Amino acid sequence: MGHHCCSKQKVKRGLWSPEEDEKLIKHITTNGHGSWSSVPKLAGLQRCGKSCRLRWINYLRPDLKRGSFSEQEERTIIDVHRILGNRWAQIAKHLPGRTDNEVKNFWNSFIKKKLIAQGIDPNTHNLILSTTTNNNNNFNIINACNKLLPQPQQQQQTTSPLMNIFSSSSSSSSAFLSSLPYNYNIPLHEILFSSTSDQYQNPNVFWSSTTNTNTTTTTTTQEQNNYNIPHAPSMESLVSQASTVTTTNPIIISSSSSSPSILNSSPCGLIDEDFIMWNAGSYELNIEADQLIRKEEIPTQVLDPVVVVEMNNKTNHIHEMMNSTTSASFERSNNFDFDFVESTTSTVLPCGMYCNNNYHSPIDQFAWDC
DNA sequence: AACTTGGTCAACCGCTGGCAG
DNA sequence: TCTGCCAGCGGTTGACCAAGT
Repeated sequence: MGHHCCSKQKVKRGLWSPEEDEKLIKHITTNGHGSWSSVPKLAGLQRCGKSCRLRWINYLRPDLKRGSFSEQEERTIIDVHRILGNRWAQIAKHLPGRTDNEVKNFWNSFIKKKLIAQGIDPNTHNLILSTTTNNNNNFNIINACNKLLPQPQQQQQTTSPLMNIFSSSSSSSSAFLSSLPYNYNIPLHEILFSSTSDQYQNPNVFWSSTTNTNTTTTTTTQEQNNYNIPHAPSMESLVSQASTVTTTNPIIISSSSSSPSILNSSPCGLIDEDFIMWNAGSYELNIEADQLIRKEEIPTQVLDPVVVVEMNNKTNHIHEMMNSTTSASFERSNNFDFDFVESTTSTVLPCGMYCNNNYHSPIDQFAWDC
């Protein structure tokens, strides 16, 4: 059965012979392809136009880069896939000389398995957690905090990258952080906190020192990016340090007594003994950017929403949500074990760039523009 | 040596959207 | 508005090959 475009023709299928390749190359280089449906006849091939097009685009095109993917290309694929999902053609546009088919095959045969082996869900880029852990509170809290977060649009949800943040007060977190399965490789050059000690603000997120115990539940309203906290830690000095950090890992900042070295080796987020801030701050995406997008389209800042959970004063509220989360299920790729420390004021939360209906960061815009 | 299994990747299939008539 | 053609896309298939038994 041939394609509808050539069902009346006697077409050959299967692998192309060198002679067929030669005919196609000769025809296209001298005449261009014009209408693909007319190519087989003009080139003297017993193929359908669609097959000719595919052969040219995926194999014969002179600007194709052959050979295995470099680490740089691999990172680019992961980064762009995190944003765009399985839009192979769009991903391939960021890899000169690579085709969508090639990228897709590489993803399915290599990257996908690699991510799974590292405990990362290749579809969501989330870390995969286990039901076998003995710390069910973490899962409940994750679920509880997921409920706090603005829910993304369905289409965006599959591509929203999630990272985890961990308690900086956990003695195991440094070890964990240094064993993060792969570099996110979106260096966070700048964390912008134009703030006073009790008020932090960026264009997308505003939170003040006004106490409002209900704010963690306002995620479905237009004001879902506004989160109030009862007090703010003094973090200016740490933020100042962070602004000078260049790392291939996302950045964690703690106002607690954690070693400054954690700044260089941790996932994104801002954590305090009393606060867990979800992907707090904003940062500039300017490394690898020419791999991701055209330079003139590089957003000057990539801003993310913030979720703040004050664990002391809102413990009851969190616990309510935890208790209401009864049907959580987690899948597990189990060669990446987590060792979290129980604490009443520090815990594990999902974290990451996140899209929602009312919030559009530059990188979201980039994703949609692609 | 023969067979099985699993991975890779070129090619195919079916669908969608744009466009012209 | 409808229809048909076409390019392009993502998912899937199957040929081929290498490693294992």
